[in-house]
Amino acid sequence: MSGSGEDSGVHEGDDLRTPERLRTLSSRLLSLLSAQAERLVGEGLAEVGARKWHYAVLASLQEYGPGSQAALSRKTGIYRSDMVGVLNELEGDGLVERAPDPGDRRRNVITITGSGRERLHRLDAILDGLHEELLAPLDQAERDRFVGTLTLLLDHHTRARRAVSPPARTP
Amino acid sequence: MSGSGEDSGVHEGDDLRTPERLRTLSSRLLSLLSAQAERLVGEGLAEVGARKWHYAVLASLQEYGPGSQAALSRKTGIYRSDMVGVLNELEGDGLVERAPDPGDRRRNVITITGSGRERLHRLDAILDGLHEELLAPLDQAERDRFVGTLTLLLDHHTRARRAVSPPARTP
DNA sequence: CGTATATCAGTTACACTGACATCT
DNA sequence: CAGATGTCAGTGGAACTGATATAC
Repeated sequence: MSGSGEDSGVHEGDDLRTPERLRTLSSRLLSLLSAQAERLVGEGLAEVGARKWHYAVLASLQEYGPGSQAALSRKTGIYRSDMVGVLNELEGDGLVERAPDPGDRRRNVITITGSGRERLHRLDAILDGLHEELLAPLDQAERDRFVGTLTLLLDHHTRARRAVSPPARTP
Repeated sequence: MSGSGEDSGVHEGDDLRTPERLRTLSSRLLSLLSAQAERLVGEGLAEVGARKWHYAVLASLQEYGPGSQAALSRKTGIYRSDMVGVLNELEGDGLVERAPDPGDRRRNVITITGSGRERLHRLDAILDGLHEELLAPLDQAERDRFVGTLTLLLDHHTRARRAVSPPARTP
């Protein structure tokens, strides 16, 4: 590293608030770190021919049980329009089953299969390793705090979003 | 809706490690929060016709002074190939100047202009507001810690990346 | 009727790769 | 020569926006 010889280009009258704004911009840090994490996870999952959405769908099915595509979409954050393609792939690999809902003929009921569960366990193991790598510099307490903060912020903003999109119902 | 009948779908022999793995997967949380942040920042900047790369370039020029496109590329994280287009836009709006480097005829020297600085201040103010919104649920200590953790992880992984691509320099 | 669901056809911004001519 | 630089032409996955047919 050593000093990249730059004579602090600060002119008076510029009222800088921070000399390091770029390096402390949380949205930027978030974006850059997220890109690194996605590359790490993406490469790891690609080695077994999977992508993160595959895992999200399988995990969601395992945790919450079978459900419609729209329900899955809400739980995973995948758009309904994109869910179609993801499920096509998973169904093609025999990892989930797609059957019409007898009680509501608009819906398909998606169910995880036996090999879907195997696949999920495999992906779980891979993700464990990748997250060990991702969070390597943090001890357990820091990891917990980090996850807690992320969750807190995420909840705050998903709530804020939901309060805007619907057409302001007055019940 | 009534109870979507779930008899705790846990079969013995499934060895779940966490009942909430989807909701505590840090790479996923990171990705989702980053998406929210990018939307927030993207919309905010779009209101004045800017994008985040515009800010990154202007801020980098202001903080580190004029430089070549390749140098800018390294400081901002934008690929050299994409930097061209970003600078075309900034130059078209008169926010930066692009002049051939007399000392090295491969290079262009990029300099921020007066209106570039005005623009930067405007964007700074906007970003201040947006980050207040982004980090609203956190107090100052938590924000500092959050930024610190993000920086730590980011450094760790950018170092790890650098150790792979270049041909292992031994200084 | 309005709403939800599944699907299909798009667009956009972005990360990233590769190639090329020019220059050091 | 190797290597850096600016530029152009792409790719690929992901996020997002309709529109449509069908069922509730």
